[in-house]
Amino acid sequence: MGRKKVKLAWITNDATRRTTFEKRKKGLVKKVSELATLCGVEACLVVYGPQDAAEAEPEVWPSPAETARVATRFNSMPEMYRWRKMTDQEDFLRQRVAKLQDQLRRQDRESRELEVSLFAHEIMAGGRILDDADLNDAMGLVQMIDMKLKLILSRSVSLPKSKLQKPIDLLAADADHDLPHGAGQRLGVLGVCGVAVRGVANRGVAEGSRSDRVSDEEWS
Amino acid sequence: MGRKKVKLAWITNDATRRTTFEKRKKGLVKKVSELATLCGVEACLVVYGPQDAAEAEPEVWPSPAETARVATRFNSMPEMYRWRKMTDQEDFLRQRVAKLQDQLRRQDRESRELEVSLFAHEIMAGGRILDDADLNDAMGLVQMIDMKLKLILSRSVSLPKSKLQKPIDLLAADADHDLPHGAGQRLGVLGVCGVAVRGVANRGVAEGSRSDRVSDEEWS
DNA sequence: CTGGCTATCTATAAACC
DNA sequence: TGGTTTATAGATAGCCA
Repeated sequence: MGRKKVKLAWITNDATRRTTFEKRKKGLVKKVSELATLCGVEACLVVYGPQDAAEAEPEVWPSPAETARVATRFNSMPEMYRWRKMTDQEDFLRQRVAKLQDQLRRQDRESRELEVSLFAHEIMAGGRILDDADLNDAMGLVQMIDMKLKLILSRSVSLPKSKLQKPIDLLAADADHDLPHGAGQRLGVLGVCGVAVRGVANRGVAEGSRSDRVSDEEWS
Repeated sequence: MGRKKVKLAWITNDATRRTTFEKRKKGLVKKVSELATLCGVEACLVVYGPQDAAEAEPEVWPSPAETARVATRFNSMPEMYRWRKMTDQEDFLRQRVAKLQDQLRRQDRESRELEVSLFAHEIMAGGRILDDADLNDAMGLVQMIDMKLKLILSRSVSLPKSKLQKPIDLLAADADHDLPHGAGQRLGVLGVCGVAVRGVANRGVAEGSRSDRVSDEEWS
């Protein structure tokens, strides 16, 4: 309803999106209130702000008090009817919760995989500098890597037997056994992270992530 | 926005009111979904039918629309092209990491919201039993709810001012002030959880799942 | 009462400060 | 960054089948 027709798609331009958001949110609230007034019905609207915005407070209509009143209405539903409905929804909810949590775990893992990859790249990028500096303290590098990897990997909880722990073990082994320093070690490190790098490179080129996702089995 | 300007007041004519209700309700749902799509925000709408109508089922969004929204969003990802252009893989990795972590935050939130909803349902479902059991220990219920909610909500870190924290505060307040027991309290609880409940009610009763439903893998 | 069908009224995308 | 203006896209009131 403006100068130009707008595609129904995520507005990429940051400023435009924010502006549109505020405008439409306002209009939406107005419409909801109008509907409630004109037709004498209960209605409720909740609009969360952008996830990245510090302001996590959702816009709500009507007032929280009235919102509670609407919620109260839920109570006046006929017992049996309510029970049946709720049972269904409970099932659905359980399913959804499980699914989301599973998904959560996966993404958490992927996120950390990528972090490791990124770290590997940083190491590689910084390699030349270290070469120039005659690294007799390559040992320190390994330890640093170990520490950083552990830091990254320890950020989450339940990853019992994640493949991601392998890099740690390998690095720890390297450090403990005090292997030869220098290029050899750096190569080892890169090798460890190599899989992750490859795993990502794929996704990078893949235009829509299909089911060609990298599975756990491809690690190590 | 029609042949005549309409006063913002209860429409007395029965037929007209019902027609207007249906029309505007439809438009409203569309607008909410548009806002969510265009601005990439979470939103929720609940519109109860006229109280006299037998149909106590509220119109809710999202649900069928959510699927479409997710799909649309996935398709309109111009960033993919940006990625392709990126010569430095590190940049790519950084962006992907950031994106995944952001996504992680979102899903964590949604997961917890759903858990709260589920819990609310359980409470409501158990309502009758508690009614029959002469709830002198309603106080205990409230405390239990408070505890469970805190447990659920505390599982994550970054939710500075999420609306989800409100239930906690309210419940805590109830408990602290030792309000009257019984139905009143339960009502309060239900009211508090109302948002979450409503936020889910929709998804639960999704009318026929369409073929455009996206699999979890595609959740972007 | 369910669906179209305009004529109009609103919301709002861009443009401009 | 945040209001104001304007041209248009979109929503819908009143009607009719």
